[in-house]
Amino acid sequence: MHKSDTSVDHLIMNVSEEELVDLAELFKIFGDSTRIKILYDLFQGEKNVSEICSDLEMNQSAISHQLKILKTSKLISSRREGKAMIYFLADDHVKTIIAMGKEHIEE
Amino acid sequence: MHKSDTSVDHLIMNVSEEELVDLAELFKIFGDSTRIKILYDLFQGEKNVSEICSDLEMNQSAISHQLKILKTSKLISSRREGKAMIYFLADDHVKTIIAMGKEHIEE
DNA sequence: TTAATATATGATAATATATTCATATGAACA
DNA sequence: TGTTCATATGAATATATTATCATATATTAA
Repeated sequence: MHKSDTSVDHLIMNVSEEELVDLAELFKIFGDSTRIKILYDLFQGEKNVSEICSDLEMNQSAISHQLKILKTSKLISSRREGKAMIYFLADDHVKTIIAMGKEHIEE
Repeated sequence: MHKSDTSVDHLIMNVSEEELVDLAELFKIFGDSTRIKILYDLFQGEKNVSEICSDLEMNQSAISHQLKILKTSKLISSRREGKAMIYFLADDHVKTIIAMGKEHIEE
């Protein structure tokens, strides 16, 4: 069960070279297993840095560096709560994009 | 006009760590502007290597190296036609994935 | 204000990646 | 068979990226 080709075709028309470069930059963010694990971790709900570290079993600095990249790319947002920083997905496109990728892989 | 959240949520449940690594690998392929330009070029229809080179204004070796990566990732296929190799998109997921990315960027 | 906790950041080192150059392979044709 | 055209490939270089280590910043509480 897929979308028909024609339903996506109009979305793909007239993509400028600049847009293609932006697209590559977006996908590059998803193209790292640490970052995609963080995103997936945040699917379960907002979390602070320590929680993400223990979920992924990775050291805090590595996680913070990747969180910064994700935040700069506007895929996640954060707020402070006392000493902790809470991170959460910025919007639902992240889910959709990953779901599409998953669908592709499963064939 | 978007899919509702709940319509994607079920797709995202229970993704194993291994699947996340595979997903990152898939997105990494899209995360390079040369490769995404090649893919977009092939949206217009199948093309041989020389055509892709002149469309992207890039040298033949660079293109061939990237074509190989795209082919190994099963995003494109090829057939020989005389001296030329014709490349084409392997399936329509590529379009869908790029369309999703484009939708994200446009906000 | 000092100590403790949570997170961020800069520098470095290790690794991965893309492009270029030179050359190899393969097909067509004289 | 030898030459030309199209593409592929290996090696080298340049660049980018990631994780780690050390340290800085920010918040809270003693």
